[in-house]
Amino acid sequence: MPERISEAELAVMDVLWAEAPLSAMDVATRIDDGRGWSDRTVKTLLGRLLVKGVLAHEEQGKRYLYRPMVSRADYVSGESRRLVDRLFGGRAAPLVAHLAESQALSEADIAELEALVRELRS
Amino acid sequence: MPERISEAELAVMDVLWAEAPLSAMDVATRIDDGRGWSDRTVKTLLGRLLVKGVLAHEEQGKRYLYRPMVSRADYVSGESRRLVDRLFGGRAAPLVAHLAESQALSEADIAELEALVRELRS
DNA sequence: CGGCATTGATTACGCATGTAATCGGAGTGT
DNA sequence: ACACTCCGATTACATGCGTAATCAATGCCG
Repeated sequence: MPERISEAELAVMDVLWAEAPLSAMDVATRIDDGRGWSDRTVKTLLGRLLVKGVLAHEEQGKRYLYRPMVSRADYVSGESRRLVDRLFGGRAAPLVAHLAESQALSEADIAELEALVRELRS
Repeated sequence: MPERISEAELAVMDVLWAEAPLSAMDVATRIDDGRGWSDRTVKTLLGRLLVKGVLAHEEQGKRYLYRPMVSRADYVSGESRRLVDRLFGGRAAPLVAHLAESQALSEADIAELEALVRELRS
């Protein structure tokens, strides 16, 4: 079982996927202000992510620098698969069909999908 | 914020989306045996789903009969949107692109998508 | 009629999560 | 050298979830 990453932890991972390695404070300052988190909170999340093994830290002087141990692509794959398994019996096409039916796809999305399908076809 | 449905609760909802209304015991017997749940556990989950307002129950003699108050389609839409928002910046096409790149799409899926796109196009 | 069985309601309990505050040790300014 | 500060480590605490057990009311069996 791959270690799950919670919603709050994901915000931290997103920062480090965008730029790494970073110190704890650097991560905290890059977290979206809308979250309104204290830097203590960010530290706690970094600690939990270390324990889960999805982050590593290396000492740099007195600080630690954190970096992701799993790629964003791998994480995204896992979560996408989980959703498809839970809600669509493991089949991806119904997900797309559903998005289409529920008007979740814009004109631009559809055009993009068309190009994508053409590419997959070749 | 729509009430979230947890993983375990989803198993209960799936039973009731397939057939409703049902008594608590009927739900319990229909839950996949692989879960290994006692009927007490199912009862607890039914209770929590009632509190969340996603189930309703009507008295029938001494028992209650439970039925969903949200459609599976609505729930699935919400969860799909959450995933797309969290991981793909709200854009659906990148999700499909990702599924494609990570080999999560079979030949059949791609054919299905092609048909779907053609339909969306028309 | 009085205990047993059935079923909903209440309570339990450990782990995860969100959100911190406090403790303790290492450096820094004076 | 000492107080102050900066940072990681430890601890806190409320809520949600997974998984039940216990309590209470009610109907059934003998």
